[in-house]
Amino acid sequence: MGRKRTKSGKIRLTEVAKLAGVSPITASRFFRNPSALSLSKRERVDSAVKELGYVPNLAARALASHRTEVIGVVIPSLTNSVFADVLRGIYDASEQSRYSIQLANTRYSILQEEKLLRLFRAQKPAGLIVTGINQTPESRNVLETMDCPVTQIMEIGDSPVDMMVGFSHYDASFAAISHILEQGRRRIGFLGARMDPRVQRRFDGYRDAMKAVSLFDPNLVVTTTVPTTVTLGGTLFADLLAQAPDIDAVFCVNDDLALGVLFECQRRQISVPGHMAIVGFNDLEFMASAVPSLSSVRTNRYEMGRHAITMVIDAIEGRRPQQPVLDLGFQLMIRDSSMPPTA
Amino acid sequence: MGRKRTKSGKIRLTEVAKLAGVSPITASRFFRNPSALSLSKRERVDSAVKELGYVPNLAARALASHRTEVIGVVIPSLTNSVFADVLRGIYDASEQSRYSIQLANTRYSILQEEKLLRLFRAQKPAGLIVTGINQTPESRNVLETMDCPVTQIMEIGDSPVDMMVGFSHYDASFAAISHILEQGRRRIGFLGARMDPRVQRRFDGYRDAMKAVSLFDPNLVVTTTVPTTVTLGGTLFADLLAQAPDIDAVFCVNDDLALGVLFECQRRQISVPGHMAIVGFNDLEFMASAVPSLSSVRTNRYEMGRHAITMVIDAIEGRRPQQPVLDLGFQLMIRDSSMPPTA
DNA sequence: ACAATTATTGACAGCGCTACCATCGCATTG
DNA sequence: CAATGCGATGGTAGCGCTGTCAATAATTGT
Repeated sequence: MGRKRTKSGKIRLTEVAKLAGVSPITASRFFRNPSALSLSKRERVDSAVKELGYVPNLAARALASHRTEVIGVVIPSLTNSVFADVLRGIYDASEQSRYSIQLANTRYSILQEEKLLRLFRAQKPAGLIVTGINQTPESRNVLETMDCPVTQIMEIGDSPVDMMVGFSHYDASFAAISHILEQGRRRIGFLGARMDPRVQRRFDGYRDAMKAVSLFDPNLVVTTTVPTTVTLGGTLFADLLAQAPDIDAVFCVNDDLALGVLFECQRRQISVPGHMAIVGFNDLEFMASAVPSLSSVRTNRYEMGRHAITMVIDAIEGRRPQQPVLDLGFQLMIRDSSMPPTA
Repeated sequence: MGRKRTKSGKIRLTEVAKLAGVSPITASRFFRNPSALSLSKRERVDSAVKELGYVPNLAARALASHRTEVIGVVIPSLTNSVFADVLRGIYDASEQSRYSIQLANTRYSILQEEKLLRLFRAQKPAGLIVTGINQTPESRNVLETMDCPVTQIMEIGDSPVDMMVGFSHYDASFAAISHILEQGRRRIGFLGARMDPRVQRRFDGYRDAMKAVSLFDPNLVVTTTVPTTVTLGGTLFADLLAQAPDIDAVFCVNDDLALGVLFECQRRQISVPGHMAIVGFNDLEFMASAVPSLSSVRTNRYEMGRHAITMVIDAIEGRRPQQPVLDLGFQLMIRDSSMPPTA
């Protein structure tokens, strides 16, 4: 054929342009802003691209344009299925776009987060999604000098770095406790693990809801910084029973703990909800299926991911949202485990 | 000061070299192969880098070197906690290295997988990890022309594209059924969802184990291509009971189904293990905690991730493993749910 | 002591693409 | 009809780094 190629056999934009009978820059525009080309050239370039099987060199593009098409996502855990759902939303919505996702995992370490944010800044991402609103001053500073749209997810607060999508953990927790109180329970225990900032706010909601009716008692609270497991739910519940044997309900900061509590109740033959109400948080799929079905606070994680990535992409492309903070709310899923006690 | 900078204020390697009093190429080597520098130059460059806060431009490096330091990871699901564990192993082991991870999610679609693999090939990753051994011929071809180390994970088979780390789903399943048979059960049901290739092999193990003792009966099998949930476990179990009311055990292709079966037994007041044995697969954390505790097949997911990424990185850096296929095996976790039946 | 070998270092020439600005043609306007 | 504006296109000049290979310095063996 005699078609020009580099030694490696790779086809460059120049070859495409030559075949299409246009200048390289026009071929380049074909990819970045096709509407700027006349219809005839667009078609010519298109068929040349297809004929040669041309694939753009992303590194060259990034070097020349000082931009990338990578959106960074910083989350604290890969194992926590809460983030799996958020990620699913992010990946689903990003697939139709030209952007690719670069995941980074802080493992709940704020130092690790600082390090990863600095790394991202060096890579000049097109956008960034970070978890939570409790960055260190240093991390906050990196985010503010990031020179790209940033969305904080999982919760909402007053001073967004840029954009935010989440819900109020405090309100959700407060609402859950109010519901339990309405069922006539008085001694509502609190079980917390990991105790990251969002879990802390769930505790605050619990505490204030209890204080509002003068029922708060430190003996009702058992927390640990250890990561959550179902087994841990049982252990913490046993601790709680030991320090407050008269409890008639337990609010767990997540559903794994709640399931662990249910199993421990079964083991001890404590009737649920007859003698003990259980309410979890997140509304994982199994909650509805348990016997008895377990009440929980549904959080819109998939939607959170979708909205976050959509907001970032829109902002990258100049379509800034009219309001930077999006509250996705929550729903109380009231099931058998929080029905009123039997006399 | 008069120190040279580009318009954007960014510091380039040239500036570092100038400050250190060496040539740019020497400064470049400082990052890629520090041991090639004399101690004095190494120290001079090091302090220059620190003083200027230099950050390498990865795009320029990729363009000039025709390589990247990205390792692609292709998995079929983000929600499935099995992959969350594998990913945790991958991320943990990659953090000490210079390589970063690029995740891609096929959602169990082989077409999506083809597309993603082609995309990866265009990006010239340093290495690749893909799930399973059932690629389409087209995908297989892309993998073979990938020009970088490739590790297939989750299962093992005869013809690796390059390297493999996993275990035999067939053997694991066969062993689980043998165990149930040893407890004196005869009518062992099979519950399967999603039915991806690995689940299919678990079925094969079940079928052959049952056939080996002439107990196979198609009525004992209920499967669906729907994705797994706990709730689905209950539903499938109900179907199974309807078509084979005399079953005395259920083998579930994963733990979520097994939990759903347990809940359904509780709902129907079928005693476990008195009248029904339950065995799951994967040994998720909650299995040990359930009441009764649920037997399962432990798979070494975290280790699989660690080994896979380590093998890839080693291969990138020229340290090829002596044997390309690594079998991580499995462990039968025998718990209360598969104790012998009560008379 | 001198050639041979090895460890260090540097000069040069791009990698493949896009930013910037200039140009050209054509339609619109006074 | 010239002046003006605008959409479409192209030329030039790098982006910041590293591969290649040559040059120099240090070390060794005989």
